[in-house]
Amino acid sequence: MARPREFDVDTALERAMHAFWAKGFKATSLDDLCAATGLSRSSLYAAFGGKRELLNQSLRRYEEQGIARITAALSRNVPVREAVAGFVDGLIERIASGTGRAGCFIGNCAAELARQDRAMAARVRRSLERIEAAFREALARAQARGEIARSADVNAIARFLVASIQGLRLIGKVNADRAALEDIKAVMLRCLDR
Amino acid sequence: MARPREFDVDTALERAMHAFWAKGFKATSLDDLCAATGLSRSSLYAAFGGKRELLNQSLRRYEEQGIARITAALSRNVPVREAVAGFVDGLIERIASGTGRAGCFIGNCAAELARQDRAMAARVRRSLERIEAAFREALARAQARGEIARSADVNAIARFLVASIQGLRLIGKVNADRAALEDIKAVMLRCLDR
DNA sequence: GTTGTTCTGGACTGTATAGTCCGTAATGAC
DNA sequence: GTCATTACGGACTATACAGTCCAGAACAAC
Repeated sequence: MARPREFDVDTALERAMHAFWAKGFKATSLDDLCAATGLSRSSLYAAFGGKRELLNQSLRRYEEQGIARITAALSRNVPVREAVAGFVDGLIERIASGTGRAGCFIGNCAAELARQDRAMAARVRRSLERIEAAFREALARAQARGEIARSADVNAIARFLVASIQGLRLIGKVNADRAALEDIKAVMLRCLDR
Repeated sequence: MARPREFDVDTALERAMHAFWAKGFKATSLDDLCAATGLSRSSLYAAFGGKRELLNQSLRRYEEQGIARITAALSRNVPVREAVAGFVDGLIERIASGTGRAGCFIGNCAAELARQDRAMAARVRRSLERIEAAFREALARAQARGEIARSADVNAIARFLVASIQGLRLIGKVNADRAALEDIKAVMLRCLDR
């Protein structure tokens, strides 16, 4: 063929994702993206198409990583309550240490873009539904194991967990106080008590 | 004196607030603000100072209205659980009917600006703390009345409620399905069960 | 009515930004 | 080595935007 790419598309996307995640879509300029990825505009456009497409691909990447992380946390061979607690602990840890201060990329996109952009709203909705499904399945397994009352509505609990985790991460953007976040977690997890 | 203002500063601010609330800070241009308020740039700048100052004043206005609304909902002469349920019902109602689809203005500012702007982060934090305090006080009164176990941590519950309401409203931006929101509410309110 | 003062509309300015384009560089195929 | 092809850097374009400014309008005081 011809001259090969000098950069790795995957690592460039990872870096672009972090830029969007940290600053939001509008606030991240193409110069920011060039700086973050180390690429020139031409390379960026050739590889990804444009700012919006780059956001979409970043979001997809984040979504896959997030689902994987959640699924892993919920697949541990421990009671669900403990598994969910472990996942939330991880979030709190990252908020307190600073790396989680950017919130949830999906939630950020929802807040910034969903109202003006139906496609983005639908995308975020589907994304959250996938997360919800991961929780629902873990809860259903736990219910089958007898960890959760047969009468409990695992669907509702899954929805609740998704919403309150979004809430927790939003709070984490303005308040990294671990005690406050632990308070939220403690009350939140009571939905898993028998 | 001299020529009087042709517009009412208060209604102009109310309209500007709704513009920011619906579209976000960056996405709301000065032309949008002029259109929303019916004012020219000169009048806008003379009355409010600039885009950022206008956002701050809009946020203050929203904050006062929000606190008043929450305080009113929690001051009803009914059990706290019912009072909180009524408040959340109102949120869901507005989301389902469309008027609540813009989410919480405070939460929107947190998501869009807090990360890049320490002053905004502090402002949002204080704002959420005021809401938290309103819940805490209502919960403490209820606890004194014996509606809530003496052992319950009303501070933690208040924090939890603020976080999960933010989560609910964020979800409401992308999913106005009443059943889903009611699910979240139902699990959320269990923290008030005895 | 005259005068001094404040208000208002809209033109204007400077800057930031997304996206385009082209000359040059690097590579593989033969 | 030559050629065709793709990648890269950076200049360039067009536009959108926040904020400024001024000329004229509207009013109060006298």
